[in-house]
Amino acid sequence: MADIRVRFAPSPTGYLHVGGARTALYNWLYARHHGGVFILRIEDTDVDRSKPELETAILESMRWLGLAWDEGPEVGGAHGPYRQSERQERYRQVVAQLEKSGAAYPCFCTAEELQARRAHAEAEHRAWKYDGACRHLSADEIARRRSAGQSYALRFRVPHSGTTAFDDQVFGRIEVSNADIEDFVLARSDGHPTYHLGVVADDLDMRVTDVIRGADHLSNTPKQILMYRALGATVPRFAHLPLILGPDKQRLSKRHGATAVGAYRDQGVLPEALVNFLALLGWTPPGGKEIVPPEEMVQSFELSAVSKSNAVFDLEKLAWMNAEYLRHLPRERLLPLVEEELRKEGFRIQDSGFSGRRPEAGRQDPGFRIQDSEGGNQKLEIRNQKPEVRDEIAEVRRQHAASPAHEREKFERSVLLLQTRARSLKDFVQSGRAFFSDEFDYDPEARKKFWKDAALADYLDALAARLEKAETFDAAETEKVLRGLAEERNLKAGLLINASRVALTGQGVAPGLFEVMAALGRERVVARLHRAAAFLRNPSAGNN
RNA sequence: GGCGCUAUCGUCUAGGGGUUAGGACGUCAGAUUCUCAAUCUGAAAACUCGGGUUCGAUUCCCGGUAGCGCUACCA
Repeated sequence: MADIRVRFAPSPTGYLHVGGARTALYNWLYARHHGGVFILRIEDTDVDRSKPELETAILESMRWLGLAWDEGPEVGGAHGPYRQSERQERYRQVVAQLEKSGAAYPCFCTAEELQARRAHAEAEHRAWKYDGACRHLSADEIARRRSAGQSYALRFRVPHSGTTAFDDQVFGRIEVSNADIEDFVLARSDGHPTYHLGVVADDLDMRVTDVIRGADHLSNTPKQILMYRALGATVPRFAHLPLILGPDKQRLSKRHGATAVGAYRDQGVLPEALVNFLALLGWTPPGGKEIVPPEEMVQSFELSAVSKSNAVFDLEKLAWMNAEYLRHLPRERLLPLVEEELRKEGFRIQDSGFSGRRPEAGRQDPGFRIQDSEGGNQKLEIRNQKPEVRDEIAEVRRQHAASPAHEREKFERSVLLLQTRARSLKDFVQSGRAFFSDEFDYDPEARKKFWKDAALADYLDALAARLEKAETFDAAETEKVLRGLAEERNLKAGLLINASRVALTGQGVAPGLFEVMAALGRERVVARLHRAAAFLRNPSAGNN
């Protein structure tokens, strides 16, 4: 299949929702698999509901998911414009062509009239379909009404007999008799095209070879095929995708909670996890693997392997998949993500208040590096500077070496520690709060469970004292110290371990205690143990 | 109502005329342990119903039922 061209055509009447995202993904996979072109088109024919901000948000979500388009807004292409609102002239031409050939005719029925007739039919339990009132108006009559200024819509003249069929790449052969298709509207009385006109004209102009979209369009397809034929055009291949449902098996909607792609990003979901999860909603890769990297998806994606039945969006499985991706995320990618998360939550990463030896704000980086003409970084030579400047630079360097570098290291170790049990990026700032700030509360549940022993305050002080003097401060050494103390006092090590965990992290649940200690550093550990001891002696003095 | 589509564990699904109906998430139990994850082991859990075709149907056909979609001058 050479020269495959597919498109994803969202309408900017809402955010990109997960169903749309899956449709976009399948289009993208199909295009990439076949070395074809992936087009993004904005279907903003509904002028009342379409909003430019929403278009921006959709584009943003697409980029976040990693679904780059080859033609469309912002990247252009040879078959644009890619916004329906900018293609009005083209639709007028198509309508004119259809009207001229007799495939379309003006309908002067007003919305109210149609409404009334429909209601009447329903009241009598008759199936309603546009009754063709204007289907056979004479040319004279049409001219008369037009010159009288009567507004009209344009309808497609659907044949009364015969059937329209097509071979869907997912659903197989679909056949409907034309008698069941009504004379649908192509152009509204205000001249704006309807969806049917827009898609067909655009898909034609954009040379779309494969229309891949939600199964909610399955019933619309025969109408569109009729239009292609009336236009004398080649009918593209169609592939319809089963719908995504909520837990109640109803079509997924806002009622079910988060449906927007952006909402999942805000909840700390990784794009690769969402993509992988969405891909599996209706498609099974060969071998039934669950975790499938994008390259592999592209390689093995086949429309014929797409399921025909609707799928429930299972948040639990998404959460699992997100955790899976999060745990295996390379640190270069994880660290910036966590930093961003912390920033969003108002943490100041370099300034967690421990060493107090960080450079003052205004002096942080007085030309420590300069940009060379190639754009790379180049260190300033100290010896060529005037003495005052030289001293200042030297001082800043010293501080950078002493404190920020150290803090940075602690930060990285903490992130990596937390990574092993994170389920979402939010976990780093929520349950992991104590790793990035001194301001954290003792979880009431954890206190109840692990701070029961009356003598704990003394134990924690004793532990702090010993840790302060410990030879080194790595996991092995701190463990030795703690277990030694436990043995001397005839305590179970678990008692001290669990109590210390609450003291150091505020949580009853956290990574292994000795790794936590190493990541936090001696100073913080000692301070927090003492602080917890003080709190235990006098809880009313305040939490913290 | 009319038209169309769909139907395997709670969920996502594999499979296909003869299978102990497979996997994954979730659930439960155990191992591990310093809490919780992770990990490992194990368990419970499904072919919508009725007819046909057939030596044999979960699989193929027909019908019922249920669900979903379309039925707009929405997309």
